[in-house]
Amino acid sequence: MRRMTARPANAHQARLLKLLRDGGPNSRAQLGDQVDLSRSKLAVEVDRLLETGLVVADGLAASRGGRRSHNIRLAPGLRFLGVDIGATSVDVAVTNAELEILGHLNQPMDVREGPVAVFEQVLSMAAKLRASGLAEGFDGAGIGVPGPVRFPEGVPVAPPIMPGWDGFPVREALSQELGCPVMVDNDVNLMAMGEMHAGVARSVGDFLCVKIGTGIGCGIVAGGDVHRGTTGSAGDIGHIQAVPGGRPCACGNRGCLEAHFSGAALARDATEAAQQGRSVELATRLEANGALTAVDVAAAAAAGDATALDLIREGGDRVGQVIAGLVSFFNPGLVVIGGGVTGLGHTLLAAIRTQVYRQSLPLATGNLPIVLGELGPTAGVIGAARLISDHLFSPA
Amino acid sequence: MRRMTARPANAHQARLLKLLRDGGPNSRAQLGDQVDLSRSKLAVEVDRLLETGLVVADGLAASRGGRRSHNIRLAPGLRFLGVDIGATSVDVAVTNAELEILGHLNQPMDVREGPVAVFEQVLSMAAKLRASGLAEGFDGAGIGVPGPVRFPEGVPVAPPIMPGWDGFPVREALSQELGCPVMVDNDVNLMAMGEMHAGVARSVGDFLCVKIGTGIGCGIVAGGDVHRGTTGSAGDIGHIQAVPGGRPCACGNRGCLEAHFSGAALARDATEAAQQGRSVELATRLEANGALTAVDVAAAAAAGDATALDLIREGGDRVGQVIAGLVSFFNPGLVVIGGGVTGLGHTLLAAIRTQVYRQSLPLATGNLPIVLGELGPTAGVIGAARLISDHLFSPA
DNA sequence: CGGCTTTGTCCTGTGAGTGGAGAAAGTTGG
DNA sequence: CCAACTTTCTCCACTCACAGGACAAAGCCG
Repeated sequence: MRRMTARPANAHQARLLKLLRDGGPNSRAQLGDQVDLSRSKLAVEVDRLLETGLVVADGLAASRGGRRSHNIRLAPGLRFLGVDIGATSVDVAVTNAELEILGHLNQPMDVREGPVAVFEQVLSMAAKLRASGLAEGFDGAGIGVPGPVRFPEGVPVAPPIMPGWDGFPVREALSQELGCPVMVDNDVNLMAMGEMHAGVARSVGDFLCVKIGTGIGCGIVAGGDVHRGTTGSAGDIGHIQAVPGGRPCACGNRGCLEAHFSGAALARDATEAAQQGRSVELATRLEANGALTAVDVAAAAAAGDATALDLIREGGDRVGQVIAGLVSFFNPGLVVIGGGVTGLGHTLLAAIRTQVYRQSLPLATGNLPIVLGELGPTAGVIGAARLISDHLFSPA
Repeated sequence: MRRMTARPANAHQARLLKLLRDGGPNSRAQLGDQVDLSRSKLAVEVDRLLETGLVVADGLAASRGGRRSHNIRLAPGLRFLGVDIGATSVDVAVTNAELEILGHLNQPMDVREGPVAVFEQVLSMAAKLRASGLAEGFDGAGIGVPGPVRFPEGVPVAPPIMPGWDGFPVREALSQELGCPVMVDNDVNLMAMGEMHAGVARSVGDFLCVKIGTGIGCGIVAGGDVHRGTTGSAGDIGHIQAVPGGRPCACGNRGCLEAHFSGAALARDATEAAQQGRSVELATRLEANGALTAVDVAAAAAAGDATALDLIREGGDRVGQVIAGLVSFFNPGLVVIGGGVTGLGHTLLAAIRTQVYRQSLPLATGNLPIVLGELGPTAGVIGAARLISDHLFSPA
């Protein structure tokens, strides 16, 4: 099957496509209310979009007291692939043009196995989704990787936790394999885009999205756009000094945030606590599973284990301290906490809030919500789909 | 005399005005090379601008092998007023439309005397500049204040060091007094705009501009635009925690950057060192002047005084540590250091650089210049002039 | 003085966009 | 069942933005 070949011919068409993506099916009249174009001009552009096949008119809406309107919607056959490569697992999802998830697969996998192995995995997951009848092919794909990316080229640069990926032409390679356009970004940025599209950050222009998983990163959205920085490493807050003279970090410094709190650090601390007999709850789990993860700590905390709660609180204090600084600096309108540790829930959130509200200036925190992400593990893949749709729904 | 009444009628005209402002006089042909318009369309827009009087054609340029071109330039009579209100002094300058400083006055003054007293001072300085024949009137004024500003309204909000200004309608009041349009911003943002216009940050899209004076602030430029944050307090880094459990700060917390290093903190530390007999150089100056300022410390350091050098180095370490975090977070392409302490020069800069290059990730610092501002005390007033010219050179 | 170059103007054709008239397709009330 | 009113959508004529080529003006050089 031939996939989406057309692109919007001008800014008006691009605008209309994005309205239909974000707002769902609309009548011509409703679209007209949103785009500040005359009805005639609007009709012309809609007709052209219909000709290209990017949008279709299917059926009539219920009357609102007059002539019934035609439903204009994005072509129902459009399919985007969203890929979120984490440090320890891969998420792949298919969405329609409205970025609704039609199918979602998750697979544990170590990113350090390198691009070739991971690609094989991703492609087989994509094939499985296609085979299940959700898509006959993909019109575009977005992919997030856990490290800095030279965005225009779609190439990871100097990624600390995935050294084998340095300079690997992710965009080009995946585009070749899938036969469709591909865009690549940092996984944290995609999480931010996901929450902006369909999560807690809808209609917030400036916000921070802190992702705490194996490592720690921060998506920065300024004026509705993702800020990627000069070399694509913006948001890399894992190595900000949180504890002067603190623990040694893999990066060579001491006291980095990531060394004191992250999924990996938490697992290590919990294991240590279990081995030292400071927590029966954790020790039991360690014996049962052979190793501890953030999930175990969350479960122990939920069961009321004091040591687990302390670990979470202490970690939250560290992250909160760093976030407090970022809030003073950036003055966001919202802070979203997400990533693997979301399961730590309110204990973590409370610690972070305490630090931020105490340390940042009242003017910056006065009306600042600090909340958990709404989309969980789907934020990344939705953000990935949004990334490629933003690209395809822009004039060529 | 009637001042500038016209505004550009469309985006093309706005573009042309800004080209003429930033690039000086140009021929129609040269303009055509920069704007991607047909020569005919360009001629039409230039003619319309000539009609409005915003630009004039004066004289012919030298031939470059063919017909000589007309010089198109911004109206030579246009005058902007740039005002930079610091914590302890006021700068007022007149510029032409190209933002070149024609006259500049500086006056010590305590901002805490309140808006009425400061306004009186500013107006009298403006009158003096006008009386000296540099301007018959002002076509617009930009003004910077040392605190957060609700930008669209031009009103300071909850400014810590100038409590009497909270909610004072600076924009409206000054506009009334001067009889011209006025824009208000944070002084640090204006310094950043100044360095972007005519200083070290020309043609850098993402950079940070750290101003160390009585307090500490940071101008944030992302994608060529100043980031002001949700409540206008972005860049307020003075109260980021630099030393856990450190000195008490006026804000109620401990260890704030500003408490450990700023013009005020440095003066206090130097006085203490002098009184404790740790530095002959500083003690001599204290006796001579009755009080010490950053300038004294700079002079002592220049004379080789070890205590003064230590103070500067220690302060630079603190600031450098905070900046290192911001660099990791924001990934700028340039860091500019400015403000009153610029006199501390290379000792300070070296300390900052050491910290940043050591603590931030190589990818973010690999090609990151950290330099002193180029414009010194004129950065603020040039930025102020640029602010209002950006406003006036945009379609109404 | 005649070719060549550069700058600036004029003119015409094309296409984008507006706004009004009115057709199409409903609902509601008598 | 029909008239009056609403909402949606289409058609058409007119205006204006803009490009691109032809051409005039004004300089250079040999």
